[in-house]
Amino acid sequence: MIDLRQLRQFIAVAEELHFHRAAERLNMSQPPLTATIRRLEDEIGAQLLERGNRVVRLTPAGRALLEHARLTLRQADLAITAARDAAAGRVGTLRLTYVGSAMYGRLAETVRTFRRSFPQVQIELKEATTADQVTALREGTSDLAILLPPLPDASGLHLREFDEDRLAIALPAAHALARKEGLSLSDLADEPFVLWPAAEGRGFHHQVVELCTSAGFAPQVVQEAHQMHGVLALVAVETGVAVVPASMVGFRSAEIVYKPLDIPGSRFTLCLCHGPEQLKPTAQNFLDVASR
Amino acid sequence: MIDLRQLRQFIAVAEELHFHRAAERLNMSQPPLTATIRRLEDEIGAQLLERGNRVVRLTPAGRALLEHARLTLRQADLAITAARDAAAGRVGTLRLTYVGSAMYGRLAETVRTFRRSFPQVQIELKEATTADQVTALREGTSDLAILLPPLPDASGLHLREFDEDRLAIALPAAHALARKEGLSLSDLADEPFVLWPAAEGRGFHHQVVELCTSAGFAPQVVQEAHQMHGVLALVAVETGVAVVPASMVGFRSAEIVYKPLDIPGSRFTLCLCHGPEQLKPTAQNFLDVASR
DNA sequence: GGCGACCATGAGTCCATTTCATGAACATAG
DNA sequence: CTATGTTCATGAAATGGACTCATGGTCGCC
Repeated sequence: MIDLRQLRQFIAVAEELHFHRAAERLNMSQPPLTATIRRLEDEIGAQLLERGNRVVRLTPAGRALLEHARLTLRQADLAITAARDAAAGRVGTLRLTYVGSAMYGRLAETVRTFRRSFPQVQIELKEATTADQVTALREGTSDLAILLPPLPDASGLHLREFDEDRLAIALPAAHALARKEGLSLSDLADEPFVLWPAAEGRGFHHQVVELCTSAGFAPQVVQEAHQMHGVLALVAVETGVAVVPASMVGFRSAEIVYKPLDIPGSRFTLCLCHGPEQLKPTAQNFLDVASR
Repeated sequence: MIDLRQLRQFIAVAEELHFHRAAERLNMSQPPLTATIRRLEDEIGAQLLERGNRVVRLTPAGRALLEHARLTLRQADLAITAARDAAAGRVGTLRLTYVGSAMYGRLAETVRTFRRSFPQVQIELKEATTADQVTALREGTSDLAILLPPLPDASGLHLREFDEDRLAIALPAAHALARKEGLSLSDLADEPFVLWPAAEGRGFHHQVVELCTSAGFAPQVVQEAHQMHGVLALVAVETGVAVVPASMVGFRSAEIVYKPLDIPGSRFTLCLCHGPEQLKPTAQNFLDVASR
């Protein structure tokens, strides 16, 4: 069966057209070269070189083989390079999910840096709730997640802090309270609230409800929406007020006014999370970038 | 250094994801497979397979290598196929030159048959004089020639008969003699002749002049032209008469009338000729086709 | 005709690969 | 919780291919 060593040796002879020089180039002696070429010719079933007494010339078959042998060696080189690149996480894919507000915080810059450092890695970004992200990690359909603890069941998952944020009140720009200084949560006692469904975004939901309770009222939820942008879209059209991550400040700023909540319990931490499997190299590189 | 055997074995393991089955498929036992993969991993410097106790899985590096390893093997197969095809003359080039009239005789059908039998061979056809063809054969810029003996110096060249032809008189259609039955060469004693230069087309030139001499006159050459089509173009525009190969009958038949010369010495033989070198496979195939 | 330049050949050594036998780890079943 | 079976890893010995060294054979060239 044919073999790269044979091809390498043949290429040397075909390029030098001289067995001895070819052998020198290959750091070997001439006799085995003769043998290799002979066996190669036997395997192919055709003469590759015409050995005149003083000249060696390529036959048409030899010329054809030379061309394709070079391609084969290059392909083999590509193969090991590809494997090394994949192992080092320089090429490949990275599936990253995140809660809606994350991309307005540190994540944006992290992704940008990662892309610059690893331009050949295909990043698949997907916004998802914390619960869905955990499922995806467990099913292996996602590599990394930016989510909001607490998790219903963190067994087997690896968590590390990634970003800090706090809550803020989001009001329609036309709202009477939008101009008020020193707005506090209790001012919203009688306001219609837009909120995530309790099933989704458990972290946010609980945190908001708890803060309201501490402020002495239960929020009147008039509408639920399914993602960060959905909630804020409803605020923008004056369906009600909402409590959202402060990093959203600036989003739809013509229609929405944000009031940071500087009270205990308004802070929260976003975590970078990955599943029980061995991290794939691209994901490991993302972690490294995120650690800087 | 990397090697196709390693790649073949890796592919088997990567496809079966099972060392023992892969070994069976390769007609070998399992231990050396383990060793090969380990050495491959060492050479690449990365893990290719995750060996769980009961499952073997590909790492990203393994997946990348698998893909490229398949391409490499395919490329190697292509290489030996290409060499075999070239050796058998199924692919390659064939440079064939011929005297102007040849393509109106047996050569046309021979080329057609050859093309059907060897569609992947690139044929370079070129009309040339016998003298130029001999030069081209000697310089190695042509593989085969269809020419008209005698050759000035045939040493080292191989000749074989290829086609028979005879001479014919070519007259402008409007010429007075064009309608005459039983036209003989001596009727042209006073006609202006179009002829090849003596240096070119030596065979034709000599043969024509000799026939005229036998018929008792020396042709009045009013114009010389450099190729078969040039001579006949001059006849067509009534510059004079010419003696040309009978196979040209039908060429510009609206303007030219042909009268076959059924006299001794009007016959001649076209030969297939090749140089002193070993015939390239494509040329050998052409010879075979021509021998049928 | 001798010389020199090459490729081909042959004997012996060395190293890689293979087979065979066995070990070790882990999952599953009873 | 132990017994068993499956699967990959390891080790020793045999096999075979590739290499080195030395030499032969052929042809052009001085």
